[in-house]
Amino acid sequence: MNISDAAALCELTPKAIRHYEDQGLISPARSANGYRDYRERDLQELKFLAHSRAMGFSLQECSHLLELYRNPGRASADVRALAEQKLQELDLQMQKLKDLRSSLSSWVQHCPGDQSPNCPIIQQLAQSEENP
Amino acid sequence: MNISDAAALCELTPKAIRHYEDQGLISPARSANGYRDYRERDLQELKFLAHSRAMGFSLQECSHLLELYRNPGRASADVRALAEQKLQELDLQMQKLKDLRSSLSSWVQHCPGDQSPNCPIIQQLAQSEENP
DNA sequence: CTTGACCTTAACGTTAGGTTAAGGTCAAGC
DNA sequence: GCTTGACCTTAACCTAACGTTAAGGTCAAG
Repeated sequence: MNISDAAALCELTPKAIRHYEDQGLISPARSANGYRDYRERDLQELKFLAHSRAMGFSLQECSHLLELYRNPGRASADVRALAEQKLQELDLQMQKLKDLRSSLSSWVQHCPGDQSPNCPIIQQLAQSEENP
Repeated sequence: MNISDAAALCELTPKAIRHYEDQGLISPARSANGYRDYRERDLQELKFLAHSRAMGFSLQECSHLLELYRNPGRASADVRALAEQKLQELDLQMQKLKDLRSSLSSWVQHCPGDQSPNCPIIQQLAQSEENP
């Protein structure tokens, strides 16, 4: 199967797939004409990668996950460790977003939003925050 | 004031400040020796930029905000519009993170985390999700 | 035999700076 | 006067994960 069809099947782009190959995650066979040829196994791995990326794992982490996926002798503890680390990262990111949203939201609520130049949002951003 | 001191005052790095200048956001005076010379006004603007970046605005958005900051004839409605758009982006990001966290968390809870290869996390990532 | 749709590699663009590298400037100490 | 170290300058390459041209080869259809 050529790259475009593989991409469509796995919900990826051809360029993304080539990128994964450049980074050493996958290496499909080549047809006589030099075209990449994706087999069933490759497709499974590409789907695995697509799902892993969609879950927020970096390519490097995906590489690690793929290694575990390929290894029938893996320990589920290793997979779980990766997942738990990602969970913590997600929690951290969410907390940051929450804090930002909270501040911004309150500023917006105090902004008249009219033609006057007086704006608490601008004032907050300009503030030298002298209080620790 | 030289760039390092300005950076320390505004909680930025010298490189970041030079980058803002490269991007046309600020343009400090130069001393006779060619060193950048930051005045009070520049420092205010740098602080404004630092706070804006910290609130999640992109450099381009910061450029726009800075323009409004500099313009005494601004309409607070323009500022508010930018802030509300950013609020929506934050909400979108938070929702995505929530969804990811939710899935990942449940997978982790069903993973034994031992030496056996049987792992629901791997299985989920490998799944072809045949149900719409 | 041409045309269009595919494939290939190479190389640059994106974001917001960080990190060397090579060289000029300046104040302090000897 | 001279060296030393801490600063400054610009230039250029590095990061992540691809997207986007660009230039050219392949293939099936008409």
